[in-house]
Amino acid sequence: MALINLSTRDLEAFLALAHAHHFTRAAEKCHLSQSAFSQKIARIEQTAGVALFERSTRHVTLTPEGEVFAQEVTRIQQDLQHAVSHLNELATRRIGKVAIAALPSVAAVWMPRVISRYRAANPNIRIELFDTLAEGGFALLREGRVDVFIAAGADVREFDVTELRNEPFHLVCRPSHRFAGKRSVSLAQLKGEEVIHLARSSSVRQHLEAAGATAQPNALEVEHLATVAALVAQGLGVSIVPELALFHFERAGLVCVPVRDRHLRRPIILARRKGKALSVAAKAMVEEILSEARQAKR
Amino acid sequence: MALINLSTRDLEAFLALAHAHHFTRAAEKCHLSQSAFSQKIARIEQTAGVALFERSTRHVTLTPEGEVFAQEVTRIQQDLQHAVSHLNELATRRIGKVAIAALPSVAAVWMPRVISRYRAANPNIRIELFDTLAEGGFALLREGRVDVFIAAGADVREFDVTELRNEPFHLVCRPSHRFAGKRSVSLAQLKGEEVIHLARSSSVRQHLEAAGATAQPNALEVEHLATVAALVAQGLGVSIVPELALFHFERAGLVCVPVRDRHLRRPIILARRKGKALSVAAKAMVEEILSEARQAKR
DNA sequence: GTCAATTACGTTCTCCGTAAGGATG
DNA sequence: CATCCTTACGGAGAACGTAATTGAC
Repeated sequence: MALINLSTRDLEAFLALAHAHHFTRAAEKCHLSQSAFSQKIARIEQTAGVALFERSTRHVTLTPEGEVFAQEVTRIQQDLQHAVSHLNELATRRIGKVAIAALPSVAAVWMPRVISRYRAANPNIRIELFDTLAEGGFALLREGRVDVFIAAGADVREFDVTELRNEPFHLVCRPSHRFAGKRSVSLAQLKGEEVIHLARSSSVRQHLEAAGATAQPNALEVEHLATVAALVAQGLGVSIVPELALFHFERAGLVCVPVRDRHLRRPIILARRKGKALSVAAKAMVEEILSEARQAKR
Repeated sequence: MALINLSTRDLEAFLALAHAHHFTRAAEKCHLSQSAFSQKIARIEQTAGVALFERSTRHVTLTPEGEVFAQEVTRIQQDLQHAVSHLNELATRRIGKVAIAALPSVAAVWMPRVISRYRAANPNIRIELFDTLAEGGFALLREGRVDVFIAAGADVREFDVTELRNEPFHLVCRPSHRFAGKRSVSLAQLKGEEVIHLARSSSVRQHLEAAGATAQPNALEVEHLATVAALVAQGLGVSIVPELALFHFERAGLVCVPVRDRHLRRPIILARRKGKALSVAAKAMVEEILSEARQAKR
């Protein structure tokens, strides 16, 4: 059996003739000269191995084999049309889906504006946002359930990583606190202060310890930043939190003072699966995230 | 949206690469140089309007859009493959169907051998044989339920007609009848004989009347030739029947004597629908029928 | 005689292969 | 530095258009 090599144009030509029963009119519909069209049909029949049309100069009709083929080709043609237009819709972001995981602070501070802009530009793309801690976010990314994960820390070899920001930490305290008026503080100055900490599993705590700010034995430890803010507001101590977490404390009427320490910085990274391309929809989302991160740096 | 022009080769190339994750190996599978293959993929992506593969010189993977497309293309490819091979099977008569209508005498005399030969050559073609009178056969043909009808008479303008044979008539009588020894008889010699007739609706009777052999007022009229044969065998008269009907009488031990009369002939025709092509399977059947008719003429 | 499909032929353009270029691990 | 994809370029063949030919009504 001969090698088949039919193009979409061939299928169109075949169906056009099957429908028009007339070479000249079908040729026009295909934007071809009538002669070229005739040759094309002849070639198609040759690869088919059987006459598909019965021609007398007056009438053109499908042979029984042609009718069978026409039915099958009609379906195939539609499927292909559909596949290509589907692709096109994905390419132009008229349909699609993007899933992002982000640390809670990022999800709360950056993502609302990011998603707002993205949605305005791509109203029909479905967006999934997971606000998770480090562990859960990397798991989602590993399983392919999210396109990207906005995390903290840079020692991730499993994924492709882009640094979005390297944020400083702030001391947070009540307005009446002795640090409240300072332009900045150093870790050394905190000696003897009651410091309220997040749980050991949090990225914030891990960065603090890496910078040498170990917790006192009897220090308070809680899970959520909102709780930290409430405890600080109550005067039970101060805390040290990264910039992206400050909104919790500003809301509570507390004061933030930058901590000056070269080592106490938290890199915010955008992690992607290695060797796995982003969808068009996800690429556009990453663009928005990068744009937001650039703005935040200023 | 750009004009799409994908060929089956393109689809094969795309799927080969999607599967192999490797340009060079996929190119080999498609019997193409690696360079040509690369260009082909580039063209496909251009018509797709979106990158389908993520290439780093080391790894080739599908983009999310490419994965979607691959799934759809896989199905389309299979459908097309199937459609073409289906066509091929029809063309080579490995599958198919042919339906024939034939007058009872033709069905009984010619068709057994015709069908036997056809079936030997085309064991997988389904054959339908309708043994019908003229009216029913033409109706089946008109409705497209049979490919051809082997009928009698030539005044059919509705269909395309080929004459297969122009058969003479024979007088049939008992061996003891005075005509039994003759080489031939004329219609004139039958004056005064008891002639047993078929019903007026039969083609045999119509031909007889057209040739001037009108029935006597009190002549016996029956529906079936087998009955005529039985009546003749009983000595109730003679009959005049076309050659293809003789088997009924020979079986009954009766004698056949040719009738010499220029006008008393029955043309056997092969009728087809006008402007409607025969299937490959039907064409082969017509060939067998023509062959049988040629043999019968000798 | 007219309309319509096929055939003939010259042109254009697509597609392929060889070979050079460039990127990645 | 070896592998492998891409780009450059030239040639072969396919596809197309114009025009002549054939065939049917």
